[in-house]
Amino acid sequence: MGRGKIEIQKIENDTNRQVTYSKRRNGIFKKAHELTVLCDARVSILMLSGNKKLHEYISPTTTTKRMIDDYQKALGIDLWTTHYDRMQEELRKLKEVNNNFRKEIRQILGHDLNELSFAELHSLEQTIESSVNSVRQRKYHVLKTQTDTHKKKVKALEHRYTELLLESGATYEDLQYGISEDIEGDYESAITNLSNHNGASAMYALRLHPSDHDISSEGHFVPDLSLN
Amino acid sequence: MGRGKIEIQKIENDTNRQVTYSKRRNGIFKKAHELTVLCDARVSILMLSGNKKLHEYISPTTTTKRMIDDYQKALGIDLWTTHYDRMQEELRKLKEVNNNFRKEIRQILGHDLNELSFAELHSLEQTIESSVNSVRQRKYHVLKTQTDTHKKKVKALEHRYTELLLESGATYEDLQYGISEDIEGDYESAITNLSNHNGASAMYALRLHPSDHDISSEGHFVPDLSLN
DNA sequence: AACTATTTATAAGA
DNA sequence: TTCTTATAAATAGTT
Repeated sequence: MGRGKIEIQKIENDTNRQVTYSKRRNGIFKKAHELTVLCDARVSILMLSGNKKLHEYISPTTTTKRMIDDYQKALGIDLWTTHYDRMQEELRKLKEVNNNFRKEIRQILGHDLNELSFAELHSLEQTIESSVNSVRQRKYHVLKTQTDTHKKKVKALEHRYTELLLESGATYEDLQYGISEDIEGDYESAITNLSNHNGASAMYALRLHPSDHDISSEGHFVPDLSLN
Repeated sequence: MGRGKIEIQKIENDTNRQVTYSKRRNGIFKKAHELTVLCDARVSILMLSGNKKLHEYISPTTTTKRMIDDYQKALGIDLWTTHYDRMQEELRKLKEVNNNFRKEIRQILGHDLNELSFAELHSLEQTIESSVNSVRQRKYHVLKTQTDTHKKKVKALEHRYTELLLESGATYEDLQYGISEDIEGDYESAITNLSNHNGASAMYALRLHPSDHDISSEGHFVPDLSLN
């Protein structure tokens, strides 16, 4: 019904589609209104254009809310309730997943082991040993990086200090005194300081093969495992 | 658009009104569908005839519920949902907690350590060392229990066997032969068999202070940590 | 439920 | 956007 016939398929030209949407929307609304008057009917139309603009027609003899209520009554189902039930189920599942995670963490941390078999315990032990190695390696890497940075800073400061002394008239012989040369000592002292945080033995805490006794379980990584 | 023009006012003839309602209703639904396809729009139409019969058109690309939700969102009103938003928020939080658990497990298992400081790494290391001790202790306990049970069963069997032999006329001297007395050997062989599951060194796997090298990270307790 | 004369909607162009 | 107009589509009245 126009200058030419068109196929009922998406109009690709944006402008054209927009114009057609506007024209036909008005046509439908007009016909909806005619139906309302001619046949004493109630009509509710909601339209969302491609660019998310909403348009509405509602028969003057009713309201959108009443139409929606009638719709739900006619179908005998409460739309919101079914949605509610679905969300309730999703909540239940998520809580279950979370509790499984909690249990898993507790077992990885060495709690609640009673229901595990010997083979499972053995496997778990190896998993944890592997992970403590990863952490240890990373720790050494961080420490090494920090120490190197520190060394560089100290050397730079010494260099600057020497320059200043020379500038102010001191001789090289004067410089043989008063400059610490035990830079390597930084590494040991850093280890001692950092590993002594929680009162564990500073002497053994960072050995490559630490002893297994007397290790505190306190730390930032013990999660809250209480159930709710 | 018919044999004659009609005024847009209520059709008084019941049959006629009914027929016109039916024809025009189909016309509107057809045009609504054409609009859906042509313009990539979403349309929801609810109709209530004079005699309270409900008819509906909904674009295949959406649902009536979604259209109603969109309608409410567009108008900035909330017809009947207060729980909805609260549940949505609860879902969001649970998902967040869930992902935090995943991350925590990954770190406990020695992955994704880059963002941790030295002190955090040290604390984590001690936590994990503590847990590996718990697992190891439990493992020994299980093994010991199994072995004791086994011993008791063997001894009971021997006792019953001896009784049978004596009942059948054998002397005590006859019994000095043919009964294994190396029950203690069970313990060692059990250790060797059980700890050899995944190809790790059977000689070192169960020492009280195992070496830190060459430990497989495979096992039943590596969780699925993919995000979804 | 068909048919069809006529009205109405609208595609394309301005 | 809005108007114009040739043409397609819808439909009122009839069978």
